[in-house]
Amino acid sequence: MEGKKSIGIQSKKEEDLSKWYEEVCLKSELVEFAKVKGFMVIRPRGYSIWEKIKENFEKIINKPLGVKNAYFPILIPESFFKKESEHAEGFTPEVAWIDKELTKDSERLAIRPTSETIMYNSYSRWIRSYKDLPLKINQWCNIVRWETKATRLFLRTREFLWQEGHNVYETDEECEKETIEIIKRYKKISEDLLGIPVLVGKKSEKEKFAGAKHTYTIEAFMPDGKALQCGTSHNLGQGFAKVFGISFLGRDEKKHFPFQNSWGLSTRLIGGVVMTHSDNSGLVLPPKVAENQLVIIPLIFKGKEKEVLKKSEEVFKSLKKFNPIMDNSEDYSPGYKFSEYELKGIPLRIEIGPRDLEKGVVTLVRRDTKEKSESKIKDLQKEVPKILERIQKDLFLKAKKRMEDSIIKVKTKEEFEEGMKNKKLIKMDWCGKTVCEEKIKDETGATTRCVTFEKKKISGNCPFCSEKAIEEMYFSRSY
RNA sequence: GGGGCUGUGGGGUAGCCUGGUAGCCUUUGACGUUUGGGACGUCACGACCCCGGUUCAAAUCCGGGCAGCCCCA
Repeated sequence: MEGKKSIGIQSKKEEDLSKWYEEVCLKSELVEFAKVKGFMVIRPRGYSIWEKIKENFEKIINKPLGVKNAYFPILIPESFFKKESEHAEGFTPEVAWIDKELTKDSERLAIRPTSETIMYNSYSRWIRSYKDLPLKINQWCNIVRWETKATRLFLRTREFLWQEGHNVYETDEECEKETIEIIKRYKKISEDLLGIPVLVGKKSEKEKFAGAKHTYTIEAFMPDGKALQCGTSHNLGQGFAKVFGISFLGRDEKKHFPFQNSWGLSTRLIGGVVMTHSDNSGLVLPPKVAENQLVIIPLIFKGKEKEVLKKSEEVFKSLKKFNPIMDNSEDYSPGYKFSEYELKGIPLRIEIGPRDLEKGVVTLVRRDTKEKSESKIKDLQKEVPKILERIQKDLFLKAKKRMEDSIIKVKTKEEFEEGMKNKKLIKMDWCGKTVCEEKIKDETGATTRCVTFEKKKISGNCPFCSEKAIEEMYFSRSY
């Protein structure tokens, strides 16, 4: 029943999440460790998830908001990088520099930890008048941040893939409105495509992007009680425009500095999907991000194989749009194949054997619940999409319930500490002060996640510093 | 940043203390018998993380590096 140990997942999600997570990532062939610490090889099965995210992103964000894709260089001259002082200070500890002879005749070059500076240098030439605005540009690229903390597949690697959007607007209102619009669309991608429920809200002063006025975030909550920041949208105000000399002639024929935002989400989301949905049999993927939505396994018996194979072929052809895998190889027993495709996270399995054919049906097995059902062959066109939709929905609802059940509101330090011990996602009315935030981190290990957009009545004083509470903040440990 | 643990074919491991033929399970390839939850047989391929030291001899002992994991800050 347990299967062959060395092939399947050996750790248990509920016992050792971290080991289990690594095993799922590696054994489902999404990814492998690269030679250099903190780097990873994203294999085709993993990259296909990223491609689904990209497709969805283009549809949900770029097309409707009129954002164009472009590409800027990976190397940033030190002088660009240092122009905005808060930005430079924030990123300096994790910038990798090209420090070789290559650059001996010129200035040092940074490998991009984010591309504001190099993009805005171009923007300063591209933007002349209000007629050039809004300017909306996105790039898909890799980023290097030299992490000193422990690295983790997808969740924290020194190199990762992301998109970074950089928009420029005439007015503050326009800029702020779209900064929020984008974080809401990130939520949509996370929840509707990936089935990862998130909180949406505003980051604290301390946690905001270096150089931004303020930052909006989507925050997911992992089974071990740690939050995962899944995407951010920063209102940059006019700070970068001023130092990069981005200005435009306004409708009033006067010179103005425009308002900017930048926003990104990364391959970290893949880690979020794996951790959120997968189980002790391996990867579980929401159907919308699965490259192959189903696998057909004919159950081949001596003497009856012709009919089974013929029907399977028919079913295979009729379900082409789900990009099915057909495994009619005779090298493995059905049980082996079942485990194999469970490990790899194929959302739906169709078994076709002599017993089914006698009844004119096939057997359908959901990857997420392993629940079996039968469907008449002629009903498959209707039945398959219905089950896939149900899987998609159930995965999200299950994750959502888990997150909601983890949230507790606390009013005292003791309750806060108790909540941390129980791996809860804590919300608390607090003072909003950075010094207090640092103290809370020191004492409890928790960092601020965000203040959501919902209007809340705030009462009392901050349990940690006794000053007047001004907002309801979420706290937890984080990745 | 501090501390600890680990590294043997693709995966899981034995051997290391006490130096001397690298053993087992699994995977992979071929053939045959099988096939409703990781089938069986036969044959074959495949490994001591790297660099240095000690030694007649190093997977094993010593030093350094690299990589992964865990705990604490």
